[in-house]
Amino acid sequence: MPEEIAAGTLSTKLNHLFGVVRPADGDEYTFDEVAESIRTQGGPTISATYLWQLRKGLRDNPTKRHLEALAGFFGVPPAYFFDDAEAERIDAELTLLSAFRDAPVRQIALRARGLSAKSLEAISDMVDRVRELEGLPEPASDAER
Amino acid sequence: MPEEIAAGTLSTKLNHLFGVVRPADGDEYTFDEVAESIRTQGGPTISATYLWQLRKGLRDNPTKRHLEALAGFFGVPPAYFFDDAEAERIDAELTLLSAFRDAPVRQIALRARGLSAKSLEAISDMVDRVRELEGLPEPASDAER
DNA sequence: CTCGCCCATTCACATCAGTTGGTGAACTCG
DNA sequence: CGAGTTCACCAACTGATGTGAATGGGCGAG
Repeated sequence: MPEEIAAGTLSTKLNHLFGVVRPADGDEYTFDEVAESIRTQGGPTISATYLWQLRKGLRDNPTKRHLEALAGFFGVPPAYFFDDAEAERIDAELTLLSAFRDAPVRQIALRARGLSAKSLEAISDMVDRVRELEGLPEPASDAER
Repeated sequence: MPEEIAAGTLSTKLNHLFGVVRPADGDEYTFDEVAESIRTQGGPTISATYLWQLRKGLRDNPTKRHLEALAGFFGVPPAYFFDDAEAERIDAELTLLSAFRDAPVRQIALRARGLSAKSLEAISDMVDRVRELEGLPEPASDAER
């Protein structure tokens, strides 16, 4: 009866998605980028302004087609926006998933599976070293929340 | 075996639901009955006419709240109204990736994110080489489906 | 500092989701 | 037979959803 309000608003979920699934180079997607990407990938038109409104919570209640488009872009099933339990389950894996949105990164991960602990450690060190060389910041730890 | 029914359009799915979930005495629910029931159970207002339009396919693309209400009434998850194939594909991807959850592979993937294409390629090659050294088979390409 | 660019935010407006109010066909019960 | 109900169906309208065009702050380059 007393609806659990704070937990599962649409804007909260969208906000989380923006924070977690990012382009290959660090920063969050821009509203324009998302709108553009959805449009070019055969989705319906969606304006950057509207995305902003949804994220800010000024508008909830989008249509089926827009929900489909958003889910498609962020790589989550549409159920993510409805079912809180489902959303939580997916959230647990999202930080990992986001890394895999990048094709090259995904390939590395898939192929690293099954290697010995020692080899993995060596590779991990190498990645860190390269990261340092390229002047990248500390990666977003998955310990947010 | 998962029942293969009610694929495709929203109207098809709704139609199926009307046919399957019925009141105690045989006949299908009336549009008024459904509208009334949804309203009394705390749902949003929804007109009988609109239900008819949706079922007939004159209107697809309802809003989030109306989808929730319909799903609630017929006792199905809201995901029921969305495209099945796509949802299943994404779900499969998510569960596949969850296999990596506790592996050090995760750390590598997370930290490899954002590296230059050249560096990623170098790392990928290295992983392949190590893989070879440890006598592991070619991994399944992720380009299946 | 100033120009130019990118981006979030704002606001006035158009479009389409959803409603209100109606028509007639079919089906009772006097 | 009518008079009264109930239902699918239709059409004109209302307002929330969704858009486009301006505003203004931040930031790098010249």
